[in-house]
Amino acid sequence: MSIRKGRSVTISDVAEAAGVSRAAVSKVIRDAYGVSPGMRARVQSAIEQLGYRPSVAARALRGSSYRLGLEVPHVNARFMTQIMTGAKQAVSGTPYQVILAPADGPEYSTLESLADGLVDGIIAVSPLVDPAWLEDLAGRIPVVMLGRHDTPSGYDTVIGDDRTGTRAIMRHLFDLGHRRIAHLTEPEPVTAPGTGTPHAIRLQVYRECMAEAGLGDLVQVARRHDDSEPARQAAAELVARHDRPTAIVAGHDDIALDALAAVAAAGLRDRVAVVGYDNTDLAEHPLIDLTSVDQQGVEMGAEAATMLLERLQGRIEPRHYVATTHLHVRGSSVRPTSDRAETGGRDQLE
Amino acid sequence: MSIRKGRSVTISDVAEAAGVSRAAVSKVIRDAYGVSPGMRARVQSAIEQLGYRPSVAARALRGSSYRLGLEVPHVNARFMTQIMTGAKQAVSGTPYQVILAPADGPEYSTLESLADGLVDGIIAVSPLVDPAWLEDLAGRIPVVMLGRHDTPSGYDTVIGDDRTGTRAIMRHLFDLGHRRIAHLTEPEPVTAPGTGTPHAIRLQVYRECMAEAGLGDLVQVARRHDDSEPARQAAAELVARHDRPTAIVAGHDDIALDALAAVAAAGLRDRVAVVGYDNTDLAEHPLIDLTSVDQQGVEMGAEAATMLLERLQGRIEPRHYVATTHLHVRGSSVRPTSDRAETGGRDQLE
DNA sequence: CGACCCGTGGAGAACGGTCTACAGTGACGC
DNA sequence: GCGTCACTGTAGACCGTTCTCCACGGGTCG
Repeated sequence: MSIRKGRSVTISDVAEAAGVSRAAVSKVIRDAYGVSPGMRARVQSAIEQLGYRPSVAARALRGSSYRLGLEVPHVNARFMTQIMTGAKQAVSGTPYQVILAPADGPEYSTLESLADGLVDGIIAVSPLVDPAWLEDLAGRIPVVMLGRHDTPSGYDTVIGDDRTGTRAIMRHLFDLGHRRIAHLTEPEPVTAPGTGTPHAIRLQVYRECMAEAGLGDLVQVARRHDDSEPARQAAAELVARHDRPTAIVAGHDDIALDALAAVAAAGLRDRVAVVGYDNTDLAEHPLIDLTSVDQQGVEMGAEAATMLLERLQGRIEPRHYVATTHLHVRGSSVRPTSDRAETGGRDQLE
Repeated sequence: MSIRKGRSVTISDVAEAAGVSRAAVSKVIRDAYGVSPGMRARVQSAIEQLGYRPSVAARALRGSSYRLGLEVPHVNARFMTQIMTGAKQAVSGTPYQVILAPADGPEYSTLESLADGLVDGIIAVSPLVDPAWLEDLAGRIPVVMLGRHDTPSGYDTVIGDDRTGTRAIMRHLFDLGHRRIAHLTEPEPVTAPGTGTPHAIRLQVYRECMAEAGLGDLVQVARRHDDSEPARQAAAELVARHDRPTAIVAGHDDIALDALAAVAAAGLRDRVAVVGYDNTDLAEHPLIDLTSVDQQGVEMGAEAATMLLERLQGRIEPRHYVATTHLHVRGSSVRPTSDRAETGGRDQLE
């Protein structure tokens, strides 16, 4: 039923076909007040017949595009899959849709390009952008930020309980008998104290727990060298040290995968424990079998989208949601080898 | 430098501030002909000062949004990461940006909602949508399809060389001595003969190779039960059979991961070979160590985006790009166990 | 000195919707 | 018979750009 090729059918075409005004058609498609059943039927059938679809651009210009934007730092961050899944769930049944904009570089420009009228609201995972800048952005368009531990006034936040999650990991490792526990995390900027990023908190809590256990001098922090490189190299250096840790707490599952790779490559799979964060789908794979903290990524995504929808309905006062965490213990939680004299075989105690 | 909160700064604001007309400002930002250096400078400084950013919606309504849409069937398909990476590379340096729209359900509506004026062009991975419908879509907006082996006239295609890739896998397995080789793939609709999907081709070539090797009666095809469920269950059933295959050719790496999981869960890691397709980043992980066919996903994404840009420049005649394949042999390519006498009732012939 | 041209800037009509204000109509009550 | 009212439908401005003319001014040339 398509009309002249190359030109799409507009609301005027429909109006003409149905013998009514453009405004009338608009009312019908918006399901607005003041439409008689007769007109509705005629318009609907014209719409059907012409295959009319409202232009998002025109709608956006006038008011809303019915699109929500999800900005994530990297295409391949596995955690974002959970967020996206949750967000899509939350908007299903509403006229809204979620589109994804991976930054893979400068986050400011990605966020701005989203805010430039493409979407009605933004969900973003951008730990490092300036709070003041965000408040400004939030003044122009509703914003929900994921993983920011500040309590801003202009936008909403959704975070996991990083303190509790990290403490659960540390307690678990202590219980297994680990003492020499290293932390493998993101590059410096993302983990600097005071930034309030999840990774900064996890690092800080790691330090706290070590100190509380009287292990302050065993603290070892390793980082991904480069923001775009995997953490495999850093992990390899960690396990090659003479004071090799018996356990590695990774900043998140992707890093944990790299740690596992390095550990496995060194033949230390059953001598060095690895723990991740996010409980991504791969963690439960039998070959990976990674202990990890579930911070309800899907719920976080759903909650973020819901908050955004509320803001689009007119809510002004900020909300801050904290997801609960749950530690999933799996095979990567090996016990520490009790001494160094054993020959390279299977030798953890138990 | 932000102006009155809540209202964003428009081209008129800039024009007023610079003491020129809106048209003049438009010329400056589009770098169009007919601007004196003096005016350019004044306008630029006004833009700077006001923090002006052109509205995408208004631009889109008028002509182009400078956004390209990438539609993928599932959020979590690991192959799409490669595509996205390539596409982003290709548009970097141009004024275009790539946004992602995961379908996770009805592809028609996802595609249409992209076509509704949000983007200037579409790259899509939608093996099953009707060719005629696509031609129609392509009449309204430039389209590049990934993984469609048809040769349409209205849109471009980018595919991998599925025949060669699959033959390489089969030869590799035959060379290792495998005879009882099963194929684990997507649900029926995606692999039905004649659909021309990559998975249909891979299945067909699998059958051909088996037949050519005189092993037609050992053909075993297993499928994911449900479109949204992982293939783990199907894989588990496959390895539980009394005529268990010695090698599993998976439709792609995600399925191969499930196959590996089932094989590992059954304690058959070194007795059943698994081969994937796409050579996703996980394949080279030491704990996964999956033999897989690299079909240059990044190049495919880059090529698709480049084609789209060409179309936006005015190209009409269709292009069809075929990416080369390369088999990466890794540890999952175990040899078949040579006898049935081993403990635990392994009893496949030969 | 008038015709012409080129370089520069502006006026105003699109683009495709939404939304406010208002007009027409028939029913109803007094 | 007339004012009121609820209900439908329309006219037209508006959103923020782009783009096609057109006007203006000054230099060149015949």
